[in-house]
Amino acid sequence: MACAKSNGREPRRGTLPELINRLRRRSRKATGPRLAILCILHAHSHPVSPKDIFSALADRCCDLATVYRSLRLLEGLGMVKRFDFGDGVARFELVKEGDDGHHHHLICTRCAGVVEIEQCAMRQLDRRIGARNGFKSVTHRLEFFGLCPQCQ
Amino acid sequence: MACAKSNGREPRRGTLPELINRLRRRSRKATGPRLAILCILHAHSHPVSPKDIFSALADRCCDLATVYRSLRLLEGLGMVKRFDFGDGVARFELVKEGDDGHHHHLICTRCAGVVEIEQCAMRQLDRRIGARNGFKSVTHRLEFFGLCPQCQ
DNA sequence: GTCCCTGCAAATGGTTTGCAGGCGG
DNA sequence: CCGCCTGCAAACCATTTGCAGGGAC
Repeated sequence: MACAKSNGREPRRGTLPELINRLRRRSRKATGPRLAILCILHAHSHPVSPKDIFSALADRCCDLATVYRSLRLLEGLGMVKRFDFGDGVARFELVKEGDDGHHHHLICTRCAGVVEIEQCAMRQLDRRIGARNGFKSVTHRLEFFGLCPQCQ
Repeated sequence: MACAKSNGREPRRGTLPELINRLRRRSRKATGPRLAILCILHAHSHPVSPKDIFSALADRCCDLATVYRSLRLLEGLGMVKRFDFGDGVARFELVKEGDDGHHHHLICTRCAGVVEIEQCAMRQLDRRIGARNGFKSVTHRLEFFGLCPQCQ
């Protein structure tokens, strides 16, 4: 399991020990499959699908069903965030502690390459749209699509 | 088939005859199932799922597979637009002729009620994000979620 | 030792497709 | 009449679930 390890006393954000802490704090077991999945998520900077994770798992370390179950658990704990690129496949990204993982992506419609889009000024739009329509707790789901430089 | 009918000579936008024209112009057959589906779409102001359409069809007028096939065809012709609310079900809306159907929705996370959000200033954002990342033909997919007044 | 977690396999739900017959143009 | 469309049923694909055994704490 070639994953980031901290060698200091204070587990650093996103390191394996810190992630284990986050699990234990919520009294969830730090099992092999879960750690392996976290490692793989940690190694990818872009959203990854359950199947991607499954095939990246060393020596068929666990079942696909377990990948789904773990991702769901981690999502519930706020440790990973689910993204939907509209192709019928869920994708997940590790969420840094203290963050809420809110950001967007720019996806190439030809090669499926992904660019991360930094925070844009949409949160105030949530508020405005909520107020205008009488809705509360408004959030949004936003992704951009286009042709990347190589694919044009 | 209780659908909007035009009684003038010039088929009005969104009326059944006008829709038939749009089909014929592209040399597609104006069959019973297709017209029935268009009628149902015409009768709903919000995105409708294939299953919704199927159950709204009078006396099991056609097969579910045909609903899917027709929607796909209509989408290809730009006559309907597909929306994705992230719940694993596709939804479709009739597109007015000459329009591109681009708009967004505000969906209640409890009762799934839908409010249509008029054009917001996102198109210039497409351009800006495209330019900043070297992408061309940038579009976006955006939906808002929250608690509607009744569900709060 | 107790439960939570996992593997396995089967079920589920949305959507697509192969095929042969039928209807629109 | 020719070929596009349709019904039917089976296939597909992502995801979920029941169950019984096994491992983490």
